[in-house]
This record gives sequence, structure tokens and C-alpha cells, in this order.
Amino acid sequence: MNLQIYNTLARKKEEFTPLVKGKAGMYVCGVTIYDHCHVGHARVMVVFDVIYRWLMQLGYEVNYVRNFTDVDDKIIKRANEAGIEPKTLTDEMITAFHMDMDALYCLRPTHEPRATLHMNEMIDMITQLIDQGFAYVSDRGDVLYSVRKFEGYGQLSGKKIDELESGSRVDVDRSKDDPLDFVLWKQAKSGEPAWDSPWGSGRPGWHIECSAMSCAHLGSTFDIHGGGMDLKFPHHENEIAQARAANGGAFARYWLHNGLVNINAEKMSKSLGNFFTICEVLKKYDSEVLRMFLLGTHYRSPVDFSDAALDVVKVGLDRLYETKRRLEQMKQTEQQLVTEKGLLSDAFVGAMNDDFNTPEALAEIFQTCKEINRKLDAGEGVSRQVRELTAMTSLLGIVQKDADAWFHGGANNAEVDAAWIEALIVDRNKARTERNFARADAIRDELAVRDIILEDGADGTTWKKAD
RNA sequence: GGCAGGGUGGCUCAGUGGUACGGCGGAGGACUGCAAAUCCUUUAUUCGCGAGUUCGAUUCUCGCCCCUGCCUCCA
Repeated sequence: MNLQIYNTLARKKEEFTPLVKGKAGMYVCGVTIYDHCHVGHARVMVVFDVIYRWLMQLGYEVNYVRNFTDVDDKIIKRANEAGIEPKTLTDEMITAFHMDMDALYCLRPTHEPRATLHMNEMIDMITQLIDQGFAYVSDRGDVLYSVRKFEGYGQLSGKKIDELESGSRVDVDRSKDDPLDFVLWKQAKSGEPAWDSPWGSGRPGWHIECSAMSCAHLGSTFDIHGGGMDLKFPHHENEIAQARAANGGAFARYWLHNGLVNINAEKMSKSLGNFFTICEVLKKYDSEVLRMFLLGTHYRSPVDFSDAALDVVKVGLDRLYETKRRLEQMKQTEQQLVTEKGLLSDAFVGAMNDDFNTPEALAEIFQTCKEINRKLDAGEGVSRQVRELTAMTSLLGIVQKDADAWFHGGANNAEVDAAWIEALIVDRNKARTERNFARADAIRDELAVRDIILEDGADGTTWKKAD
């Protein structure tokens, strides 16, 4: 079966057929870089990273574009508070963002355009909108999009203009012809960053940047546009209205929206203050735990974030690593299998092709893992299974460390003296050979006090750090 | 109120018109000097509630209840 994608625009799964054979263009709404990213942001990034990887796995040459919103009210406010230039703040946050993404094994997109570096494209698009009668300059000099002029407005989110208006609780802006109209270009206020334009000095509205940058990098019609569920309306609706009206292209053909991250069944968000930043979480949990946690639920469903949930994922990952350790400890010839070119099982391919069903893909990983352990226990060959496991885990970006590094605590736990532990293991095994179990247990207890757990296997004794 | 998406074992998470995938946890067993790890067995007559379609529904249709998101900046 070929790749099926749930398209928000159609409200059903559709077979993915790219605009250009062998190629795929994908735009994902990035972040407004005024602060560190939280787990909600991590989800979009990880979800679309897997989608990106899968499209490449299927052989597509993918042009993956993810923007940075680096001009915005919040950025200006935050920079003012800190007494620094907005650009200083955004540069700093982009660096932090990349550190988070690297930690989470998210591959870099093909392009990461910044809004401030695409002013010309935005101004061009706004000009086209005015020329074609879709936009107007308001009394106070802002350029606004005339929503009622665009016939298909509401198609993506399933909203009807009249119902929207009646349900509106927003203060009506008198300078707008219609309360639904949204800003394309704002007049500059003193002390704010501003760019020259045909409508005077000012800055772009939020929605226009995504329309302009996606079309600039991917063309007026492209394959995939993604983002969080909360962006469906009005952001994505407005993007469509702008782009289609301006250049007559179809804009994105497949719209993908990931579910939100909740805390206690409530959306994680800056405004509610119930968020955890990625770097905060990574102080406590390995990034693979967070990544696997995010892939453990289908991308369109909401997911509840908690330490307890991460703990459970950690236990599961440990088991995967136990298997990896067994394989790493094997003889040279078999060890090579671990790094041999991978191959994916039909079940895994089927799961991923079915709208990127990562929970099912993970189930396949656990089953393969169990199969390997069973065969190893029985002394049977495992080459096919190992190649499958390796291919699956590297595709999803989990179990990517050496097992020893994983169990020994990695770089963060420099206080662990491996040589000392190894020496004690030698002593203890000598005692065990002499059947001096009191001495052997004493050594094991001594290590246990320091959170070192020993495991006596057929191939010798290994150790790991307790959580 | 409108729109979108959900309610599956103790928890979590897939899925299917013919009695349900994985993970965590629980119980028993094998292995072990004892452990740990691993493996094996076991743990939902049942998929929010009611009705309908059907030989048969958790899966399709309708109604109801409950939850979340969006309708304002938000991944």
C-alpha cells in the first residue's frame, strides 16, 4: 500500500501523490522565537521530523521548509524588557532552538527562512493582494485583508464566515471594514523595528510571512503544509486566503495537523503557564525518552504529558537497549549485523504508510526485540531481525546510542568511576568462582548503594546505573 | 452556540464488519549460588450509553452522555 495521509482539507485519508514525481515539498510552521521552546513545540518538530524521514525513506527528494518568526509583538516586548535589540534576542533563541532540535535528533530542514529576511516577498504578495482587490489600506494606515472577498474562506477549518462573526468576542477594531479582516502590514510605532514599504514604514502581520516564505521556497502550489492543530484557524485559513488570492496557485495540497500536548488534560501553553521547556525536561530525562514518548501516540491525537508517562517510556527504552547490549557483546561477525544496511519489514512499512502510525511502528519494534531475545536464548540466528530492528530504530531516531553509554549514564554522570566498578566486578567474579558468595554479595551491595546494578550474564557481568 | 477530534483491560496506546496490537503494572514459571536481565504462561466474553442496519458491530447509521481543541496570540 502506498502512503496514505490524513488531509485536513478533505477530512479523510488520501493517497499521497506528489506534484512532481519523485519530489515532495513540505512547509511546517515553526516557532516565534522570543523564548525557549516547550514540549508542545517539541511535538511538532519530532512529528514532522519523522514525516520528513519517512518521505525520504520512500525515495522522495524532499524540500523541507520550516520558518522562524523573528518579528512579532512578543519579541519586541521581551527584547525591550531585557534591554536588548530584538535581533540579539532572536539570534540567541535560534541557537537555543537548534540545540533542542539536535538533542531530539531532529534533522535540519532544507531551509529555515527568517521572516525578517523575506520582507520583499511579503511586500510583493501584499501588493498583489491590493492590486487584485483583496486588501485595502485602513484609516490608520494598516494594510488589511478583506476576508469576505475570498470565496473559499473557512474551507480548511470548516468555519462559516457568518457564524464566526456572530460568535466573535473580540473588541471590534473600528478601522476594519469587517471584524474578520486581518492585518497584512502594520504601521510602525516609534521604537519598533520597521521596514520601508509602499504603505510607509512598518512591519508584516503574522500570517503573511508563512504564505510568502512557503511560496518563495516551494512555489505557489506545493505538497504538504503542517503545523499544530491550534494553527488551523485562523492562521492556516489566512495563509490559504493570502496565497491563493495573491498568486492564483492552489497553495498546499495536503494539510497535516498534529494534536496538542496536554497537562492534566489541558493544553500546554505559554498563556496558561503550564508548560515545560525542552531543555528543562532534558535535564531529567534523556532526549530519546522524550522523543519516544512523543511518538508513542499517533500524531493527530492529543497526548498527556507527565513525569509518570516519561518514566514508563524510559522503562521500555531500557528494554530495547538491553537487547542492543546483548547484540553489541556478541562476536565480531554478528556484531557487524548491527551496523549492516537495514531493511524494513512489511508491517513497519505498512504502519508508517498508514498516516505515519508511529505507535504501531513502535509495537513492531518491541515485537522484533522480543523475537531477537527469544532466538538468542535458543541459540538461533538473528541476522534478519537485527537488520530490521536497526533500520526501524534509526528511522524513528531512537536507540541511537551505544548500550554502554546508555546504561552507564553517559557524559552527565562523570562521577561514575567505570574502572573502579570493573575492578570490583573482577574481584567479585573471583569470589564467585571460589563460591565465596558472602564476599560476592557484599561487593554487589556496595555497588548497589552507589546506584550501580550488576547483571551476571552468560557472557560475563555487566553493570548499569540505576535511575 | 458553531466547527473539528476523541471516549478500548489497573494505567497507556493501536486496530478491525466476524470477540482486540504493543508498552507499563500484576500473577505464576524457566534460567541464576541468590539476584538482575531475558524468555514462557497468564491478566478485556469486551471496546462511553441506547437504538438501528447486518447472519454477525467495538468497528457502519442515528440519538444521548462525557472529554479536549479551535472560534483571540498560541506548535
